[in-house]
Amino acid sequence: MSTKEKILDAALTLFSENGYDGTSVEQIANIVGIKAPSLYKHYKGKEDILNALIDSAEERYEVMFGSEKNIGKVPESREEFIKVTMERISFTMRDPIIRKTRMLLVQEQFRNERISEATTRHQLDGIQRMFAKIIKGMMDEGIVVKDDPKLLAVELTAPAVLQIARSDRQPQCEKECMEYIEKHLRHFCKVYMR
Amino acid sequence: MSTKEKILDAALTLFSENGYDGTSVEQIANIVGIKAPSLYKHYKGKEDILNALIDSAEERYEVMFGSEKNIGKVPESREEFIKVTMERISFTMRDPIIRKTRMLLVQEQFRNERISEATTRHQLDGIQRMFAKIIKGMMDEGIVVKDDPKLLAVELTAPAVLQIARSDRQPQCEKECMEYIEKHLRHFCKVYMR
DNA sequence: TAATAAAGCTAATGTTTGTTAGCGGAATGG
DNA sequence: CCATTCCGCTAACAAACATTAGCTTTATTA
Repeated sequence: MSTKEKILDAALTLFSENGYDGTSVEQIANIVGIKAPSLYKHYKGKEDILNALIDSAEERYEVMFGSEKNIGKVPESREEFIKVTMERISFTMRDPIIRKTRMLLVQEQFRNERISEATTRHQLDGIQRMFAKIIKGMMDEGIVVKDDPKLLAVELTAPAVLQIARSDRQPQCEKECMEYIEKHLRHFCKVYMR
Repeated sequence: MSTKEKILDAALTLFSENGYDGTSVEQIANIVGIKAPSLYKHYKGKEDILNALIDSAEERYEVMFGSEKNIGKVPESREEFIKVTMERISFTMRDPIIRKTRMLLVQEQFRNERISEATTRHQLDGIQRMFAKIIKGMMDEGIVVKDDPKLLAVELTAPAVLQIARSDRQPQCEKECMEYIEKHLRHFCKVYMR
């Protein structure tokens, strides 16, 4: 990993834990293993690092939700849908980079318009668009009741998003959050699946 | 309004806009109309102000959700339920103090355990407990399908909570958010109400 | 191998920040 | 009416901060 990447990595960790204003350039440099002024050989300044982090988050977002590829095949049964959805959620919840990015965005969402928009994209649009497609697929197969897929996607994802946010701030409740999500998911299936 | 209250008021505004670390004691004092050191006649320090803000948020929370009073009478028709719920959500969304408190909590939720817990209480438990009671009331009246009221409360509130958060960070989308919430609410009624 | 660019370092700077010390006036209460 | 408490002020401080300047070493490349 290049120094430039190491800086981003360290900054993401620190920003997600202590916020942008709560993190000093020196702290970042410490983790990377260089002195603070050396950091300016790689980035113009602290804000530049934050921008680079948002850039990379947006890029990752594009890879994950931009193409149709990551939907996978349409689940054929209720249990399969539950299993595959729980895995997806569990991954989103636990993957360190996704988690840190989420925590960064949520804390800095009021800093500027770019971050506001990115936060909405990441927290709402992405997941909902993704599940809208999955649900649409299942509607076409006749295993989900006919309705507006986008609307059902909201019903499906909103409670999960809130529980993920909760487990971000209270990691000791992670298990509880997952159980909650599964309970809700089973309810969703009961209501909307044949 | 006493100086002590003015300080809390100014701090809430600034913290909610720029975050705790992004706000200086001097900025707070400026709004109040005193010099920064005078502030220490009222509070031990900056952190003390934050704690007082959380105290007052918790107190307000207790008043709003602690007693059974604020539920009002059980709505008798679908349209009445929609109307009264939209009013409640619209109030929560727009009331300046509630809004600023929400923005403060969301930004500082990782600062310490107390704020983490308060955030969960305010963002999840409170609204859900409240609507669980309303829904329970409507179940008893037979106008809502029999099910776990807490679970239905989550289905009802989660999408609204996310849209409220969105309109906090993108106020220009407020109208869109409200429409979204109403759409979701009507869907909820269609699915669960007779 | 010589020249150049990249990337580290130390030292330093100017600003901002939270906070304390101490002074003076105004309000309060016995 | 005097003593005390409250609450404002100025001055000052020490620490933390982001950033720059300039030197040295390492890596690249011609």
